[in-house]
Amino acid sequence: MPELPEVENLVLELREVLVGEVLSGARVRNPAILQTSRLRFEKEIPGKKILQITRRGKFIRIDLSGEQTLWFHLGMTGQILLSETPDLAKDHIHLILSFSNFQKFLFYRDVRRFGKVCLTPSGEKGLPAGVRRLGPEPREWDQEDFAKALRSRRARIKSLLLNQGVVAGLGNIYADESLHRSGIHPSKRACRVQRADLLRLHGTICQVLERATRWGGSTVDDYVHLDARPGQFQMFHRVYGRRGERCFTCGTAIRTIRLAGRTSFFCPHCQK
DNA sequence: TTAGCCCTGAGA
DNA sequence: TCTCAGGGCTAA
Repeated sequence: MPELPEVENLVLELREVLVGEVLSGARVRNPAILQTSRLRFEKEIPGKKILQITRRGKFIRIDLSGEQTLWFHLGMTGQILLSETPDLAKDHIHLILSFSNFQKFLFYRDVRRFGKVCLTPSGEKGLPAGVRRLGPEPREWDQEDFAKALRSRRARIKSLLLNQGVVAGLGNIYADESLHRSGIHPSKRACRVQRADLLRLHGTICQVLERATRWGGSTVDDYVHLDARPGQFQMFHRVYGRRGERCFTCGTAIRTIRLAGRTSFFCPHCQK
């Protein structure tokens, strides 16, 4: 499931090849993934130049000429792929973009269809609701402010980390990995976590996201790079997906609990 | 604050 | 055939 590091990798790769290219067409195969009318989408896209490609939280933002912005949110199983052939045989392809001079097609593929694509006017006013609600990125949070904000909340720490309105970009994998590396139990209420631990947690989150980004993200299920290569950071997971296996730090079996509708992996000995 | 919904494929 | 995986949203 793409979180900040996976989305960041895609953005860097897309930016390298697509900035400056002109879109020639959009073919919507499944309008359900669009938050914009299909008619408007297919009419507006052709002729637009790609000016910049960035990221906000887990949203991919593609600024186009004509004051339009194209947004992708990959949900759980969304993939953006570039290929030279209009590979329509592949399942679950919902959108295909073509370019005037660039010889490849951009495919949006999404097995479970939790992802969304929309076209909005550029600028503050056009921001999709999901983007407007986002809290700061982990690196944008001042460490002290982060600790202070979390300590004022009664909710369980893991739920807060998953809440995009509090911190943007974390999902289940990196929330669990960060909590384990900080020695904090996922179901602990944020207001009960020591200030020093929250300060450390902030540093750990930044470090985990940075390392995961450098290793090309985590491929657990569906995430792949633009050219379909998998990420590598799953090799460094200490808890996520390791139920019943030994904690690398203390040897205790990794356990799971369910929080905020998500499975949380943790070490009952290292995380208090 | 939590349960349920959307959705499909893998595995029991 | 049933259960589980989960990001983001809504309703209770």
